[in-house]
Amino acid sequence: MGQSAQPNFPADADRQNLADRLAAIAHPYRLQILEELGRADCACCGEVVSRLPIAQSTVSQHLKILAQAGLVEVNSAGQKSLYRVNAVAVRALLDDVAALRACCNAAVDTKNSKDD
Amino acid sequence: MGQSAQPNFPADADRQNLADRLAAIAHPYRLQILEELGRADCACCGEVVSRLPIAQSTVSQHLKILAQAGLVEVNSAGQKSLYRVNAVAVRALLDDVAALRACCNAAVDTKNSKDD
DNA sequence: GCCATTTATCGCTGGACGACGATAGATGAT
DNA sequence: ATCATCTATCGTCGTCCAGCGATAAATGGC
Repeated sequence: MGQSAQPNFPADADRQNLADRLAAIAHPYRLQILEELGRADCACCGEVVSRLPIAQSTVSQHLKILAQAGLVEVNSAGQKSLYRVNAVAVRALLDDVAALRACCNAAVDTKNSKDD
Repeated sequence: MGQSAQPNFPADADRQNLADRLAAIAHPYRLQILEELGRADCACCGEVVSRLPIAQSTVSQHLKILAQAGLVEVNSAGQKSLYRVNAVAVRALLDDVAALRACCNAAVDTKNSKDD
């Protein structure tokens, strides 16, 4: 699998991948769902529905989006589906997005050069 | 004025705000623009256009979106508009999104309870 | 004044998102 | 077997996004 041949960097698909995961959390209800799941360790769809002001079908879609991004995991338990935060994936996302700090380094700062 | 009265938290608008900023960077070209701006410290629209495979009007829109989110600053310099990364705002965003790490704490871990 | 250059904006199109209600499938309970 | 419950999916609707070309507005150069 020898990729990374023609474009600028081996970063073209990486940016798309990061953008996809960011889009998954770039929604207030999905952020709230992550919080609720983190708080409860594990919750079924109905529990999340009871905490959000939107319909069950909408919650199910948001959960699916988070799951497709790998940020939550699903386990079928009888009738219910148990969702929980995929801590590894969330941490990986936070690490990847933290790389944007590099964009601030070149720009000495906007106004606060720390070594004044 | 005593706000924070009826909903769950004083977090309802905060989540919307974070989601908006996340949406601003949840796009591969905008991520790339941030990288280029960080690399060059300061660049005009045309310079960014020369590095991306999309039309000038599209780049201008992306820059506007990043500016509206506060992540880049604009300075008019003659004909040109000089864009640069707003390091403070980017760091603030990274800090805010890093708070999602709390969602991983309750969930002991997905599989590696050994901690890191 | 006139032209070139740079950027922002307008109008348009195709496609995806976000919400909903309704409903089908699967599972547990009686 | 029947019924209730829980979840996922379907279809729909309105809105916004992402791209483009064309063009207007501002500025510099001659």
